[in-house]
Amino acid sequence: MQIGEAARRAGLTVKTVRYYANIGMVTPRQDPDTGYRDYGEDDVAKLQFVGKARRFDFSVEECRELLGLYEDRNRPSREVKALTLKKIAEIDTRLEELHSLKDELSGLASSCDGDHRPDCPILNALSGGG
Amino acid sequence: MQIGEAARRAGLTVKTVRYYANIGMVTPRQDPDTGYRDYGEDDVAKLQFVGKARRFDFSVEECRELLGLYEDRNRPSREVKALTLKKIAEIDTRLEELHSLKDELSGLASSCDGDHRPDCPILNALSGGG
DNA sequence: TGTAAGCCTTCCCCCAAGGGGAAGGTAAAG
DNA sequence: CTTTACCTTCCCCTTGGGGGAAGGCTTACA
Repeated sequence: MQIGEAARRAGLTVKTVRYYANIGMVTPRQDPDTGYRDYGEDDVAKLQFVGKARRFDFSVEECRELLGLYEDRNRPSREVKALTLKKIAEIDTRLEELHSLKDELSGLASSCDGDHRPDCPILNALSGGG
Repeated sequence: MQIGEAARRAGLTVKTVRYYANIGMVTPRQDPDTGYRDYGEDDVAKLQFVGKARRFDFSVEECRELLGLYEDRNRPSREVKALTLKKIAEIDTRLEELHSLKDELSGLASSCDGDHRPDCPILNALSGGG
């Protein structure tokens, strides 16, 4: 099938699918006459796989790795689990950072009257040393 | 003072400070002889302000906005508070996304044995339709 | 027959927020 | 006189594509 239908079926944009072809992640056959990319069912499955992994916040490089494991019928599940745990740890780190940021900003916001007057504890905090 | 010292005192890299000058956010005087940027105390204060706002996850454009308010001695604190509340809302959204991602990934990871065998529920989930 | 629509291709620039490094000017110290 | 440590501009690199131009194709319609 052509790239448009493959993209629709994978829930991706044509640009994205073409990008994945360019970086060698999902490489369809090429029609020698028209030069059009020619996607098979297996390609669509890979695109769906990558799309879902991206939604799970795996980077494109991590998707490439997962895809390699996905295609290797003999891979140990250990490797996949390790990647997943690493991703969970990254998410945890980011969660902590964001929680702490939110706490600080919330503290500042609640200390600011937010009216027409110029006095603003938020700006004071941002400009103060520390 | 020269850019190196200004950067040190603001806790930023020289690259970053030069970048802020290029985009017109903190624009020091220029020594006509050497062409070197010449930072004053007020510039350093602005750099510190921006650096701190960046650490609070404000984008460069938002920093520019905050800096404008910071320099306007008559601005209503309402505007600063609004920006801060918007940023808090963004952080909340991202927190929810990450929480949900983590839950899903944790569920997958706990269902995977992670041993030498090829059977892997994580890959099955990524490849399944949905 | 023309032409318009709807596909597809490659190519290039754009985003955030700088990092890395080259090539070259300048100033102070040994 | 040379080394060292500054500084300058300039250009390419990152992530993950988006936007759009220029051009080629087949099909549908007047």
